[in-house]
Amino acid sequence: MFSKACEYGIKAMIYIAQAGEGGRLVSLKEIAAEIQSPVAFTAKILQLLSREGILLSTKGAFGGFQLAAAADKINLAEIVKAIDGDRVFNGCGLGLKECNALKPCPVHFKFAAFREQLADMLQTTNLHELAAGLKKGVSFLYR
Amino acid sequence: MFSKACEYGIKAMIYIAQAGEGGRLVSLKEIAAEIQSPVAFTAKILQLLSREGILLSTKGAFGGFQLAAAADKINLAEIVKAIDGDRVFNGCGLGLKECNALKPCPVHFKFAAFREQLADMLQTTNLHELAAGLKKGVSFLYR
DNA sequence: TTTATTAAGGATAAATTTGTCCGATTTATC
DNA sequence: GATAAATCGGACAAATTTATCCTTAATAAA
Ligand code: FES
Ligand code: FES
Repeated sequence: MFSKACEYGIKAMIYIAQAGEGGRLVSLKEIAAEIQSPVAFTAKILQLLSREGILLSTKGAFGGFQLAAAADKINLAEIVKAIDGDRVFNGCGLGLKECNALKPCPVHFKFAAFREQLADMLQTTNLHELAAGLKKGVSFLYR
Repeated sequence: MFSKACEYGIKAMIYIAQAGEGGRLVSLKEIAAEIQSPVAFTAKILQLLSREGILLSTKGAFGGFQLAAAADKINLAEIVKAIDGDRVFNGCGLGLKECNALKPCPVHFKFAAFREQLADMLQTTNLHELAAGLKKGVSFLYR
């Protein structure tokens, strides 16, 4: 579904939303430990999210990462798009170069409906609600 | 979403359903040409589908492949499961080792609903209806 | 029996994704 | 200014997926 990089990216963003409340900077080391991801690989992903402008980084001692906007203003679609591109949102289910309703693949109409629903879910799910579940202890970033 | 192998596998099965009506054997060469896939790689996938029992192969001159059951009795879920395994049907959206509603990841309840819909779509879509669209010329296997 | 055609399968190669290492840079504190 | 803590970024390595090559085996037709 999502690439490993994207999975890590989403988890990292959720964790930062939860741990970085009040503007506290969250370090790469802490993030990787909490989401159980390889440190250096996670660094690459956070760098990318910073370049994309949905994450802010601060170098130096006591530096770290913080969300570039309020947690309830950042949705999953932004993160997925930044890391995996938009194939998730408009790619053909059978891998044709582009999805096109005028020359559709055999599964197009069944697939497009469902892809639409996924896009909708990603767009309407924000980091605030996801972080809330974490804080309440009803959801988890690893197991 | 699906692996390249799975995309080729689905397209191949749809093509065989359409071109193999009346029990005619369809050759690897023809299949690869019609779905525009690399011949040898496609061979591996068809071998796998044969081992899985949803495709029948016949060696020798005028040999080829045919569906192991009537086209309307083979659904997409079987093909996907044979090639990509069942992670599509029960894998965690954030890559946790297993999806578990008792210790869910933050996106579990949003994701599981949608995964359910995908599984449903795959289970209720059979090769007969997909091949019909092809034959009518309203859908295409490449572009 | 020979030949042509076709799938099976093992070995290998290329491409992509995932992951590691390390030096450079930035910043707070001593 | 020196030191320690932290991100940045380039090069590299490992793992996985995708793709190719080639030999063997099976089968039909000449
Ligand atoms: S053309 Fe394949 S999903 Fe639209
Ligand atoms: S635990 Fe992640 S989707 Fe169910």
